[in-house]
Amino acid sequence: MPQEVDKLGTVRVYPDKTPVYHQGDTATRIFRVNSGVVMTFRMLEDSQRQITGFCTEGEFFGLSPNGEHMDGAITVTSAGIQSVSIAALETDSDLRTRILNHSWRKIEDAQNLMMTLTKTSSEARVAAFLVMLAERKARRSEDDGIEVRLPMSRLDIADYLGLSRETVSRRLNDLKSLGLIGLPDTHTAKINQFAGLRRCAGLSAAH
Amino acid sequence: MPQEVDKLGTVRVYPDKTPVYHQGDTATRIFRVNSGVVMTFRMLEDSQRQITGFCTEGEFFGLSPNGEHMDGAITVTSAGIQSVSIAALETDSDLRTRILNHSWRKIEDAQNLMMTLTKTSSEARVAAFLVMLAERKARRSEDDGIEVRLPMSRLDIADYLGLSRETVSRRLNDLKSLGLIGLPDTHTAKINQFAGLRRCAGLSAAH
DNA sequence: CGTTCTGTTGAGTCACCTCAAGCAGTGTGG
DNA sequence: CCACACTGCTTGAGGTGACTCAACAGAACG
Repeated sequence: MPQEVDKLGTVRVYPDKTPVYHQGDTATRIFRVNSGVVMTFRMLEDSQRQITGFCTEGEFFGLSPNGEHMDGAITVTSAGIQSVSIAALETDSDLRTRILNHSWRKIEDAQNLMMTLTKTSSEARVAAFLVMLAERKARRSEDDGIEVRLPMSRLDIADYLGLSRETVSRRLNDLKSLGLIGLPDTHTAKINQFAGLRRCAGLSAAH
Repeated sequence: MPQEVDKLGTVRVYPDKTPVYHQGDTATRIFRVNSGVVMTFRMLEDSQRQITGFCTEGEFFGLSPNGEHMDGAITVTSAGIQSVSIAALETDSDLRTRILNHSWRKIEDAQNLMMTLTKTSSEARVAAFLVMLAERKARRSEDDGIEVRLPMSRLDIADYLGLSRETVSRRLNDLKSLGLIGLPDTHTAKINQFAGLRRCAGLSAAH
């Protein structure tokens, strides 16, 4: 897809933990992750944080209605990021259609997360998080035994799932005790029983 | 705005509590509220429900990425609704831009709701809900004493805010006891102290 | 004037949070 | 090479805010 690369501009590489833009910045460009992981988040006055998404390869972020970024974005790992000016959207009808479709997917993601945040136990949330990461990694996700990287901190996961850092830690170890996952090190999860994990997340068995 | 009406098709009137479309339906059209209130919601297997939004005049709903509705939509009050086929979007670049912008606003709304759902107490959530409705009604919203209609049931509010019906009822009465609001009847809230209500919702004083 | 549906109120429980201590991995300077 | 500090993760103990269950009140409806 070299054509797409052209449209979206050259890839710029960011080190890990590097801000891409800040909440409140004027929004002139929209971004796309080419490699690595980027997270978007919103802050409240009292330094409360909600992580609104972890973006991996192919995902757009920085979509803002008012010309002002409503969230901040920071790299979790080192990441390659492309961007295109919002002005360019005006002229490129094709790209605009693509962004529109992607925006709708983002609405769906946000609504999924809302369900997770309100309707499920802490265990189900953590399980759902792992399932999400696993399904991103592999379409053929029914395979047990695949390993998922967790490049973000426990606090990042907590702020995504609406839990405390301690609860995330506890539930991960619970899932390990149940035999559903393994934790070879703190930033890797091995999915032992994918179906069981999905069930635990409150999801139906099939993909 | 008669031109807009033309683009979006004629207004069709739905009685209250009438489904507009169901979760899982194939998505061929997108909708716009012309009058009244429509709510969108998602269901989980065990009849858990998350209301994803209350749409009032001017708002679009039914935006779906895959040609399948990821949420359901039902009128809360009697409502006038326009719609346009997704196919028509392909040809109408102008409308598409408008929808794109509206979609980004929806993402913002969803993220706002996520903050509310995870980071605030039940009291703050109910206060935030009332503030939201009040600000929709009146741009000049600093006026104390305005009355807000609550056409939806307590359970609807609960399923929007991620609370139980009982908690919504309790917190509304708490806000009444604090003198911030009045409840002349169950489906009307009178905002006595707008600034105080905003503070209670965890929002800064200014609009 | 029952019947039903929605909203309110009370009592008790529990899941998750908070606070606090301990631990492992990593880096730093003597 | 080894104390030392520092950061991120884990584990334990205790508190609490919202849920659940249950009874009641009031409105809507036939």
